[in-house]
Amino acid sequence: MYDAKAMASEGLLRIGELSRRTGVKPDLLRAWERRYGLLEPERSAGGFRLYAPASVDRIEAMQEQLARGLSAAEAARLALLEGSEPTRSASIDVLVAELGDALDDYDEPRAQAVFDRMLSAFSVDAVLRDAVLPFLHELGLRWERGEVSVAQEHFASSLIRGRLLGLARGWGGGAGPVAILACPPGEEHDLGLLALGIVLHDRGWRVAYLGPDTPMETLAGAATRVGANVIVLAAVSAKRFEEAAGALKHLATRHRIALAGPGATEALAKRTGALRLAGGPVDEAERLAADRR
Amino acid sequence: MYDAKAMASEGLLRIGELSRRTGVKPDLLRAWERRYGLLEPERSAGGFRLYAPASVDRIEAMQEQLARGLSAAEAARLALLEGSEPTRSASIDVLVAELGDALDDYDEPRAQAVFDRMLSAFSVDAVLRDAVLPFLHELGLRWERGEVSVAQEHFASSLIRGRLLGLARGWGGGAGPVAILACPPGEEHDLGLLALGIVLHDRGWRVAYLGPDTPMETLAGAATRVGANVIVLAAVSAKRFEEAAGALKHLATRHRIALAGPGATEALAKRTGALRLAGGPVDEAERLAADRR
Amino acid sequence: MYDAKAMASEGLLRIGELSRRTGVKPDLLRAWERRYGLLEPERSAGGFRLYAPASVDRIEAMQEQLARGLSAAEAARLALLEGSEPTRSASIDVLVAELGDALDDYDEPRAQAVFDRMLSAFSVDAVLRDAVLPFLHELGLRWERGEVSVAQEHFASSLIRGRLLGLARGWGGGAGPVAILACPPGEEHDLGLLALGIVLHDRGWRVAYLGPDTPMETLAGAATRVGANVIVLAAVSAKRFEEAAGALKHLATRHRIALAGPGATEALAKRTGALRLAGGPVDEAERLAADRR
DNA sequence: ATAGGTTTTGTCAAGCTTTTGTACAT
DNA sequence: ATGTACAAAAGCTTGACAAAACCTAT
Repeated sequence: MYDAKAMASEGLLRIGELSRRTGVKPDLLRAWERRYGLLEPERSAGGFRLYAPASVDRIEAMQEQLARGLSAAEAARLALLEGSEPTRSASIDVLVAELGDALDDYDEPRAQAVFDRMLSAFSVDAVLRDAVLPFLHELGLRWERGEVSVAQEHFASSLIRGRLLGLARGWGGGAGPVAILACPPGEEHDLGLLALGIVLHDRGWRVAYLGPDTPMETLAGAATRVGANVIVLAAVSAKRFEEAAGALKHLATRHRIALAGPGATEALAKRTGALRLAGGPVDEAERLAADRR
Repeated sequence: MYDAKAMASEGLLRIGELSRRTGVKPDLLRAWERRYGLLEPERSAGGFRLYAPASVDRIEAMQEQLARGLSAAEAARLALLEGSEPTRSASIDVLVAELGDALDDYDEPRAQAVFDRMLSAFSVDAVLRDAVLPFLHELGLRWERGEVSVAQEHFASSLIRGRLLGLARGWGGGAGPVAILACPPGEEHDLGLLALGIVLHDRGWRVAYLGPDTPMETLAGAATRVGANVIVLAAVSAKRFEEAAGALKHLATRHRIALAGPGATEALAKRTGALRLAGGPVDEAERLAADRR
Repeated sequence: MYDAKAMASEGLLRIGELSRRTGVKPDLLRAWERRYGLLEPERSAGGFRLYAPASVDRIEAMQEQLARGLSAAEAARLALLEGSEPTRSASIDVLVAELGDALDDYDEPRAQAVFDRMLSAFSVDAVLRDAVLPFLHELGLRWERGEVSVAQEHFASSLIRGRLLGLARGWGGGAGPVAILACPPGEEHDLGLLALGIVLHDRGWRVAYLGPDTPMETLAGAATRVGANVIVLAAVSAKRFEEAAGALKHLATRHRIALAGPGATEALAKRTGALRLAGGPVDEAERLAADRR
């Protein structure tokens, strides 16, 4: 459930209540603690034992082993082993895995906490390149394999979008070159584009973000209005670009265009006169930023 | 003249009559006046108290609070307060206008700054109800009239979404009842739903947000998984709900459903057995929060 | 204030009524307050407890936990957590106050959480200008008045420095103009300078941060090497600038110098040929960024 | 498992103050 | 009508107490 597992602060039990919940008499609980270190409860100011709710699990594991006929010492050893949690060496891979778990469980606070930890330990670039984008990619694959529900996918996207937009705050400011970011009509996947914008701003660019499903006709006006140095369009599906190819070609006569995402093929770029950003958002943003015009 | 006097005293009650109408003894009425300033009656030439008929209402309000168990002092304070609505600060309108200007100009930092000022000067509820939502509504109208380009509309939406998602951080946490928020298939406008979720969380609820264009089939699973107390669906167009009516009806047999947004018609709610949230996101969130189950 | 709102709308309860509504005897309510701080009611002029209606919820939460078998102390802890957990969106003033409380209590996790909340709801500019810098200023005043210990001041400073350094990560990158930031010899207060650097970077500048107590001789070399567009020096005390006046004057012949902080007097700026940044770090960074050279 | 001591927590009492409805003299 | 008075009801603080729950050690 949502709350039971949520927090370490979910409510500490005194020995009586633990006894009631497990059916093991307090004296015996103390004996197991003394003899096998089965539990190491906190203590109240006055010395009372205070057990975490998870202790119930360990006691039950102990009971199960006993029921199988093991000796108490042996049972305790196994029960201890079962719950042993490796302390987190916060490599980013581990954090990505934890992020995935949290999102699969619709556990928003935990997912946010993982994000916080990632951002406090790694640079924004690294978090985007090595955590967020791979995670999204993996999420897509799992979705195709039917391993995640649409609800889970939506939940994850929405949370990640919130964090990326948070990182993006203020990205229209400064004095650097200006980029307009948008997805072509019909294209709704904009998270990669968001990541690209964040990195671009980190490299000194200003960003005007129009987001998913943006009609081509409106781009020229916006580009002129903000004095854009480049218009970046991103799509997962090449079809979106194809459908907009005519408008693209026309737009490219007046503005510098870059196409990004899996849908941006070399052929299309050549045909429309646009620059193709074939790599990941972070790398391509960096490349784009490097040869500013 | 007789007339003048009659007009002046017309409808005015003396203390005996007021007492008779309210059942409060004259002595006590005087005590309430002396101690709490509950009433400030006119005086006749001879010094008699002359009460306006509305005084009866105030006395009754006082009695009602007393019946609820409040102290006399508290009851009087509330009875006095009743009717003196706090004047809505006009300055938020100015800020809304400035927000509009900034967004029209693609001026992201300025728009963010306006948001900052709004949030530091007003409650989140007020910012949502009196600034963000009216602005979005106005934006929609201007778009229909062709006064804003799609690019401007996208830019504004994306920025506002970022702010709302920022306010939403942590909304899955806490210990209150749980709501699932989503838009039916085909519906992309989720900003109102976001606002609703924010207010809901502020009232102690936990929120799992699935966002726009969510297939109905996936909702039941998610609802069960998080132990949802209610599923809120929002759509601007009634058509989206109609298309999902069958699934809605079925879902409503197992979960509590609420329909929000302009597309949520009374007829549809009745037909599917869902609750209809006909008002604005802030008010309806409050209403929903009030009768938590 | 928060209670103003609650008071206005709801009506405060005396202990008897609260007891009646919850079924908990007044004596016990007082005991819970005394022992666990479960409630902190307002007081009437004469000293009677006046409870907000929401208190009923908290009492009920307490009762629920008790029914689950938890000790009173634990139950109270959870009931308190639950009430405070719906991280209510709060204005920045409230958050600053909470930050102060957390830091005074050496409560690092809570302080970090407050920071997170501020950053999720407000822009970096706003957090620096309206929260961090006022807080530091206030902290200085309280320290002068002996209201905070040196330990508290250190704890607060170092935590804030950590957060600012977090925000500053990666600020040497990009392609914008370059600023060197340093404090003159003897000057240790660099938090304002850090804030200035953060805003500067947000405006597209690259920042080389040399920090407190930097010998003047090293500046020229560094400035030449990184091609600095400006050198910003900050000091709280004018004395530090005075002592370095000679070097400053010389430096200003070859580089653009800006003096910031309370120690940056107009006279000194004139005498040394430096630009004076008289305002707060955020505003001045913006000004500086605007007239880049 | 028992014994002997400690902590926790609900309850109560004593003595005093505040609040509030009612009464009464002017 | 006014001003004052009064007493019942409700509350406050301090301090204490005892049953229940828990501790350690034997």
